[in-house]
Amino acid sequence: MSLRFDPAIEPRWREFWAREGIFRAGRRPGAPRRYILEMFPYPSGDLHMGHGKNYFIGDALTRYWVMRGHDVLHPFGWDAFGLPAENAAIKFKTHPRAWTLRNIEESKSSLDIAGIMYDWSREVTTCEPDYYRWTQELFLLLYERGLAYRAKATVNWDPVDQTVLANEQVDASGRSWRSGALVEKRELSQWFFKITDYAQRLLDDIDKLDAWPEKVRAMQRNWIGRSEGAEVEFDVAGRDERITVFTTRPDTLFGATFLVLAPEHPLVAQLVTDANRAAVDAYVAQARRRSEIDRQSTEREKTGVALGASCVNPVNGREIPIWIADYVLMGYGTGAIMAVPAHDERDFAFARTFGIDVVPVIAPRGGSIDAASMTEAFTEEGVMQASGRFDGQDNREAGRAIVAWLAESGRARPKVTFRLRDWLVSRQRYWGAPIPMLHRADGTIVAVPRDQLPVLLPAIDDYLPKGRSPLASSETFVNAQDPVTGEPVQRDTDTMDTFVDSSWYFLRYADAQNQQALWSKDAIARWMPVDQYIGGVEHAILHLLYSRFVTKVLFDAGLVPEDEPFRALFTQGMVQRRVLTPLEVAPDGRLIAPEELVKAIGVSAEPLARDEMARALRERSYALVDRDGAPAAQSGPVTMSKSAGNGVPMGPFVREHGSDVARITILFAAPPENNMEWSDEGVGGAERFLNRVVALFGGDREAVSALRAEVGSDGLDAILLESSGLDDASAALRRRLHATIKKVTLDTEHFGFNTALAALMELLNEASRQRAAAGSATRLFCATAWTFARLLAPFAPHLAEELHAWFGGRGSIYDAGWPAWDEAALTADTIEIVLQVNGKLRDKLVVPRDVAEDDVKARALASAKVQESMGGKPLRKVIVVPGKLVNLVV
RNA sequence: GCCGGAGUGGCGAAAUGGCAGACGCGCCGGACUCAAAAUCCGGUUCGGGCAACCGAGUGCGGGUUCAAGUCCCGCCUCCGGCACCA
Repeated sequence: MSLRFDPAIEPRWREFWAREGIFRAGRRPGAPRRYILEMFPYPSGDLHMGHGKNYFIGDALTRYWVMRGHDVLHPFGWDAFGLPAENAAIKFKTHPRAWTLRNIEESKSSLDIAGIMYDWSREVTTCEPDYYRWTQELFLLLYERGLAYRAKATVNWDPVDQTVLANEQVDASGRSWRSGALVEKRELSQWFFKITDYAQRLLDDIDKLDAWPEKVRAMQRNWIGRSEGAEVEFDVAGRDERITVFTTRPDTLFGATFLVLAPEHPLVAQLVTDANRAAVDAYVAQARRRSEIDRQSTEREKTGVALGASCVNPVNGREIPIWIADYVLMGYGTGAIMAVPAHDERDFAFARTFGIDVVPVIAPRGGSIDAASMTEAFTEEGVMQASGRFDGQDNREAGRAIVAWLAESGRARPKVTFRLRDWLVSRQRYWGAPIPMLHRADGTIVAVPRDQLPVLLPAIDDYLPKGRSPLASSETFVNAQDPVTGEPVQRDTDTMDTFVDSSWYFLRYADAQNQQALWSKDAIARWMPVDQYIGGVEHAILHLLYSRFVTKVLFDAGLVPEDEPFRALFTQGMVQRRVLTPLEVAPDGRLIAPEELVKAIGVSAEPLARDEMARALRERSYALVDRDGAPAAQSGPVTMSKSAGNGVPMGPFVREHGSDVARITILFAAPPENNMEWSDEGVGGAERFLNRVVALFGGDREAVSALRAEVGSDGLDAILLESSGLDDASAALRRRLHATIKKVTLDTEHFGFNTALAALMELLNEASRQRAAAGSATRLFCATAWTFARLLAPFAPHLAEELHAWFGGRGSIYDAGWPAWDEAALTADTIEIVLQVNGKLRDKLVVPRDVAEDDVKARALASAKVQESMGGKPLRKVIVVPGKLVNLVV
């Protein structure tokens, strides 16, 4: 039996790397630095291959750059605050901290078993005081810069459990996940970060992020949602009030036939007439209940109520009614709009429902428009009409002119509005960083002085929020002293959103042990920005936007050297796996679907004949398969997760097959940005590949080792440059070897792991052919073995290190340097020229590399097949691509 | 509706405007074996032919070019984001 890849070699190398500190940052102080980072996870316990993909990618890059001689920072940490810990604490009656730390230990040991190497001396854990002390520092810094403020905000309130709920705990029909009660809206004072101050910069700088996926850049632009327009003021008829509206279409002002306020607009109560009050109050109450619940539905009928009041259109003095309607949102613009039914679909629908005038003021170029015959709003560009002195103008120009004209009397101004809202950071939750603020009896607020940080989370018994944060139940926590006056004050009892914790952790890695400051200037200058950030696309908006915001704030404060945190971003695809559900076999041979399957996909619970069952499953995108001789239902590929129950756990797999097999399986199957399906066949392929590597190169390890002892590793590299006296198989191998070095190098730098591995497989095939032809391990073969081991090192690190040792290498392969290719060695002495007639392949020609162009042309014309397909037609043109092809046009 | 991305064998996928389908999976055939597994060798886009070979072929319809999976125009489908955002 030939040599095979043995997973038992792996633990030794993990221990070796850790002991030698091969992957510790700062190991090569003079070398170029490189910061490679995977998004830190919520510690969920044991890891499966779905988690593993992210880390295998980061580990491959880290190993590659270490081999290239860089000083690489590759740290890890834990996003350890958050709801699951509280829920688990309630369920299992443990402390959230104990539960979290246990999970961290489990996750860490999974990473360790997989041989993924981090600089653990820089580990951060967001729930530990030595980390959240600095999260609180960050809060103070934002507060001092006027970027943290308190305001009323609407929260989800569960009237049965008497608790505040996070948005994700409210289902689509507006019910609490726990009690099932209809969630109410409550106004609470909350802390906000003023991210909107940075909206324009966050938008502009997306242009700088040219190494980010276009998809993510687009999502961020979308989310920020800049829109240019104007604010216009309308006088309320017969009152000393004004309503300010935001519009992107000031050109349509003459066509405004009513105004709409959001139901929550502060002027509603003042402006409503007695006659309309009952209807308006009812509508407002209904809107409050409905808001958020089914606001999604664009298709919904327009609803609304007139206030009875009216206002004056500033451009033409026309008196128009004021309505309220829930299609106008208080949170955007000014919470009030001017409605121009002729040129806005929503206003059109509203006007038609309530019989309000439609006044068209823009006509299509070279056409006309008529209110009576309109069936939909005209939203295109066109020519102004019914707009006084602006008639006949281009509507875009007129829009600018109208704003300028109204601006003279202070009734309008250009205005940019963003969809982005300020970041609500307070949570009425236990398991988070306490907000370091104090409330005085007079209602004013004072910050906790820095020398009193951290504000520690108190130990409490009951984590369930009771309408206020659980922290409010701890008197020793709540009662504090005013740092200025010494008077009693009350601590803020809210904790921070976990996105605050994760908005700056990548900075802390630069100097994670620093007890005096966030970090030292030298450390942050050495390591920022992150060269390569790797993570799931699910964080494309919030985490990445918050991190960019915080980095910019810290940049403005002079604390970081760059205002963008992540130079390059890579978003990897998911690992998926089919789910198998065994089917029961009835005594009569018919098949019965188990309860879970009946529930999940609605297949019949009744016994079905085999072909009936197959059909029923197929209709639901399932397949009927035999597994270990028993019938089972097989789903399509589903993202690996605990809840789907299809995760392949890291530990057991690595022990049985090896981390290297897991890595090859995942990295070879598909480009890393794509989803990949984890399958037994894929594992088998990876295993076969590594077995062949071991069998071929491991089989000759004495020969390689002996040659190395004779010529040294530099001598082995020098053999790659020897080109004379090679037989055909050796010349082919040498050429392939140089081509492979080049391809693996370039592909690895651009996440082309699948093609890099394909190239290694081709090299293995070529080496195998050469070994068979030569009948012994030639010098070239031995040099190939040594080079192959190094090229394999980013992807199958344990085996690479083992090969290195087998071949007589000392120390680690990661200090052995990355192989170099010789461009001149890429082309053969003879090359194959493709002959085309009218662009169609007709023949091939083998010619010496340096053959003259005319010569090639002559030989091409001499080809019998070419002559035949030319069919005696006259030659019109000849295209010669040197070294590649000849195209004869007839 | 707006924005972004993608459509290539049975499957995952390759391809600086220059031989479409590398590499792998699966499948077929062969070797080894009493047999099987493992391993090794060969074949495998589709249609026709014993074969050499011939024809077609990268979502659809046009175009540019000596030459298009690749560039341009117009569509279709799928995936993702945003969406009553004024």
